[in-house]
Amino acid sequence: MGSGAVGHRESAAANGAGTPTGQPLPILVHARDIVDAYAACDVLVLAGETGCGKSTQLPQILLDNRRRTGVSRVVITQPRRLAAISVAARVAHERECELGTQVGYAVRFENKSGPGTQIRYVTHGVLLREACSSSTASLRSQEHSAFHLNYDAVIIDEVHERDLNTDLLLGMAKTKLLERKGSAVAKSDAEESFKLVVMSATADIAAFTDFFSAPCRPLNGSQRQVHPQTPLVVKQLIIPGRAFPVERLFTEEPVQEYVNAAVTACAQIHADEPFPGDVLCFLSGQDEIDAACALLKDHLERYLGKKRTKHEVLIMALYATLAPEEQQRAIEPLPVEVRAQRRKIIFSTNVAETSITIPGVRYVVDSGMCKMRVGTSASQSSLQIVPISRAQAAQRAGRAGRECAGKAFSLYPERALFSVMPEFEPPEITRCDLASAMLTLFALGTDVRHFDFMDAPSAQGVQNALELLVDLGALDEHCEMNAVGRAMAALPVGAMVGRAFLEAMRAGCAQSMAMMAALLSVEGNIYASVRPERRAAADKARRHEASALGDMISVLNVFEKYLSLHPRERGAYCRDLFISARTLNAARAAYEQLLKLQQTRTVRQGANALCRDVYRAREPSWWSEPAGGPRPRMQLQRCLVAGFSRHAASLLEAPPSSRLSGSPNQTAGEFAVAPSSSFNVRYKGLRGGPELFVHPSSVIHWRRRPPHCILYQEILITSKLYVRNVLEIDSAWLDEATGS
DNA sequence: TTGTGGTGT
Repeated sequence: MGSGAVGHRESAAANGAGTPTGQPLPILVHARDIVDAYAACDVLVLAGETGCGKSTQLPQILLDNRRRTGVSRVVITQPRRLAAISVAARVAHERECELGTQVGYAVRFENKSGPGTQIRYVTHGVLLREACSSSTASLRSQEHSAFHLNYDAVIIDEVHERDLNTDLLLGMAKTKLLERKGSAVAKSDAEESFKLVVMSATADIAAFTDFFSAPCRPLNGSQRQVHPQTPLVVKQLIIPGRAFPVERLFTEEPVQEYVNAAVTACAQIHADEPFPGDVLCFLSGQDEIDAACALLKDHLERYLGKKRTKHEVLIMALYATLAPEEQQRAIEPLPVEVRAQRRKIIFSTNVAETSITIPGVRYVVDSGMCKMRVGTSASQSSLQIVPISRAQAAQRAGRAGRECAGKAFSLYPERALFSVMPEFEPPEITRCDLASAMLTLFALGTDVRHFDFMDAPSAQGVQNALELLVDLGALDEHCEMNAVGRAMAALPVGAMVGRAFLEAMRAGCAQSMAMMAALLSVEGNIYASVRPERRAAADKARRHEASALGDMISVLNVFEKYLSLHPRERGAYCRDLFISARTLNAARAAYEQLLKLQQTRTVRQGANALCRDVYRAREPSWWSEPAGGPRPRMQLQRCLVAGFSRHAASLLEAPPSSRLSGSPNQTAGEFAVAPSSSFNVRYKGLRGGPELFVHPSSVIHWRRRPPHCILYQEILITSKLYVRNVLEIDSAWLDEATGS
């Protein structure tokens, strides 16, 4: 293996690094080209469709030819945890080593790698975090960016997905490579040297090649001198995939009712197309999928009726919030003996576009639509149904050709590919809240205004995020990061939640706030996915743990109870309250992580700095409990105010007089018997803006009197502007928090 | 009076 010969290990073939038919993976045929290109460049742009073997083989090729590549330690990033783990397991098997030794992985909450790990699979986020934490020491130097990684080769996989972390990695890596190239000391500093490989779908490699070939182009044409710019040497290689041909069919005209059309298409495929061959139908969301399942069942019963004795249909739904067992049921192939008679028809969201592969699929039906989160601030967002991109359309169609030739039926005319669809989805960085991304960049020693983005975020978005970070005390008035900001950047939560957490450390309620922060950060609602017919029962059950202080405290009550239970009892508790055990378990992991981070120097320093810088002038009574006994939630509320003061709103209008029967000094626990239909209170954001309505799912609606002043986690735009996850606060705390 | 496309530290 140390011979330097270009070729592949015997063990790879022995352990199946080839196709089911015994042919080698396409990428292995090109190993020599890859090694040649890698040796001669700074950045290698490698294009290859799914199935060419690039994720498993490229790191091995670089490592096994180390005499020419110089690679003895390689990191490879994946967009999803599951991908990082399963690819690492595959490669460990091929190399006949135990996972976590020579081949390992690291995702959030789980690290299976060690000092001897030569091939390390990580998520994009882990690598970014690694670059941050190892960079603290180098922050002294203003000459160089602090992006520092201890690898010979850094491979960013699935780079075409363009999630936020990918874009940050691309910019940081490019800047670092250019700096090193322009720096005379670079050659002696072996620790700092690495080469970059970005791997992508074939469609868009030109954009990546252009980006890395061009000199640094800071966001707003700043005057910053970025070192003598010797351009990077960028090589480009295309590896053919091994997918089977897919015949793509389109409608003549645009389809109005695409859910109906999808159901009809599925029924028709079932009637006309040969067996075996399952159908995968892409719709935008859970509602549509549930409707389509019911419609198809109805349709098949009515039209196929008695004729259907031989060829049965299994209708499946697939979306990410579905319980893992149900997902598994949709993915599992039919037993071989019934595949000639039965057909599976799966209605899915775009979870089946990239994250989940379903064996047995030969026919794809594509509605051409998906849901996308719209809005560039943390406070305001809505999910809208929008047309997919051409790249997504190709990806969806490709799902029909994984095992044999297939057919893709598009529910839109071919011309819509160009008249309606964008070429690619807009990169996440152009449409998401930037506060956390900017914290990361600042922590890496980079001012966001000088960052070389492949696609720049909007100037307004940058401005909003900067203002927020200054308000939160993470940046000073000159936009320099301070200890508070460094601590916030080290916390795996959003900027506002992070600030509240530091506040709580100072106030002595960090443990409760760690729970709260975990709950505010987990994806999805803990009250997820209850079918309409069970919603009344769910609402009733959930009210047992509810607090009149609002949803944030109610959910915290649930979480505290959950954590206090023996792990064996937790499942039943979740079922009784119609709560997602998966979400609470994720919150538990995040909670434990926060408790650990609380001990670290960076975070402790941040909390201490908060005390010195922000609270110097504050009266000592601020933190003391009010007279009349302890009210343990009050400190927590006050700390939340410090993070979420931008999300404060005050009551605009008194409720109808019939609602005023409650005690004027109402405290937690006092609910009305039932919510009133006339309970239509409106709030106004303290910084102005449109009228806000409390989301009907809020426990606030069960109160006799609405609170005068509230905080909310987010605004949801549907039929109205609804605030979700609401907490009652005292307006006096706002003055404390904002220092006015 | 109502709603959860998909990722990630």
